[in-house]
Formats: sequence, C-alpha cells, structure tokens
Amino acid sequence: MILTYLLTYRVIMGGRKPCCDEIGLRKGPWTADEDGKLVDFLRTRGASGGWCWRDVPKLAGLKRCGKSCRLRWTNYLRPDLKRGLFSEEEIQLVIDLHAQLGNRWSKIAAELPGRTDNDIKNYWNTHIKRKLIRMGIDPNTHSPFDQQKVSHEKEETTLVNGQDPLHQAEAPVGSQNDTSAGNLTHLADIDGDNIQPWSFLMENNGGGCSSVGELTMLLSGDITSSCSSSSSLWLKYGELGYEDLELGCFDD
DNA sequence: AACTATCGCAACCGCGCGGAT
DNA sequence: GATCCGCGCGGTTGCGATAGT
Repeated sequence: MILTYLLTYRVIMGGRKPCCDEIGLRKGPWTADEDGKLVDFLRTRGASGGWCWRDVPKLAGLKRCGKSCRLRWTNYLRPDLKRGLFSEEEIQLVIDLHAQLGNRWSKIAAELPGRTDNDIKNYWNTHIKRKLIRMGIDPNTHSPFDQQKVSHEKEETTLVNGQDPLHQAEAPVGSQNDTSAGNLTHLADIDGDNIQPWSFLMENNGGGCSSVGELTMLLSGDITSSCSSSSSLWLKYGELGYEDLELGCFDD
C-alpha cells in the first residue's frame, strides 16, 4: 500500500513537470488584458524578488504558465526594451559578437542594451544571415564558403538543373531578377578565376580591410571608417557594373 | 480582385544548468 | 551523490502582414 503510494507519488512528482499542458491554461498570443495583469503584478511586486515565475500566473490572476509569463515580460513588456529597426552600430556589433560567440544570443543581447536575445536571434535569421549568404559568406563560420565545396556543388548542381547553387541557397531571394542575390559570386564568375568573395574583399581593397572586424564594418556599410575610401575594391565593383552591392543594406 | 508566396515577429518547446534538498 | 525544481537558452513553429502574380 505504502509502496504503491510512493510509486504513484514518484510518477506524479518525478521528472519534469509539464509546463503548459495543464488543463485550462491559455496558449498563443497574449491579450491586452493579460498584458495589463502581468505588468500590474510586476509593478506592484517588483520585477525581482519575493516570488518565482511559477507563482506569477496565480498571483497575477492569469491562466498562463509561469514560463509563458516570463517570456512575455522579457521579450515584450519590459519597459527598457528598445523596439524598431537595428542601427548600423547594432548590426555591426551583432556580427562581431556572433563571430566571437556563435549562437549565444543571450550573451550577445547582454552587449546590446534594450535588445532581447529573441530579437537578435530573429534579426539574425531574417536579415543578417541571409545577406551574408548572398555575399558568399558562411554565417556560421564568418568565412567564405569552402571554395572547393562550392565548385564541386556547382558542378553537380549545374549538371542537374543548370543553376548556380549559391543562387539557390536562399531560393526566394536569389531569384533571377534579384540583382543583389549572389552578386559577389557573379563577380567571381565574371573574373573567370572563381575568386571567393571574402578573400576578394580582403585582397582587393587596397590594404584597407585586413581583419574580420573591418570587414564587418564593410558589411554594415561603414566602409569609410574602416577601409580606405579610395579602395580599388569599389573601383573594381564600378568597372564591373556592381555598384549596387547592397553592402549597407541590412536595414531593409 | 483573388490567390499564392514570402517575410518577420511573437510565442512555444525541449533541453541543460545550477541551486536546493 | 541523487533527485527535484526553477530558470534561461537556443531552435523551431505558427500566423498575420505584405508583396507578387
């Protein structure tokens, strides 16, 4: 009997408790009323101390799980949050920090006051990552895509469907009419010697950009502060008709 | 005007970590 | 040392808005 009770207790209490599966708990988008209740609670009780997130729904009169409340507060309701587009400085910082830290969004967010890890993660995935890919830079390693791999894949894919794989990598963006998509790869193609964009940037800027940091400034559009403005790179782009490379186009 | 595709953001899910017991 | 518990993190999904056809 006692054993049965203990086993039952163990089954119920043991392991991780389900978070939002409890009957009656709401999921999905928050209403203004719910937001109000949560903000009121945190205003009156203070945003830290004297309670734990698990108790918040009960104390605030919400039919949500504590985790959902925490997320709503940290990602949306916190008064110190900065909303809207990322500035060039923020973008640059994100790229720099991502090169150092990888996908540790919370660490990156700690360096950007007013931005949440979720914000930065979303912005990275929807804007910065894609732009880097377009430019032939692997967003994971912050290095050019492996030349041989690209060449190999290119051969294979070309044989299969006659298209440049880099133009397919981000398919919607790399449509045939999108002049910005994969244009650095175009550059390499035009040159005929398959120059990789990253090395191209490094080698052809007249000695201006010599580091990843400087290149991130280039990516964020701050070319004048990091690289020689008379860089032969830009002359080369001009000669080839690639003035509009969207290097400073992260804020679209 | 209607339909479809794509984008961007908010929210959810599952896991791991660290403190408490 | 083992287990529980709360929290935070990173990845993923869902869905409304917008653009394109």
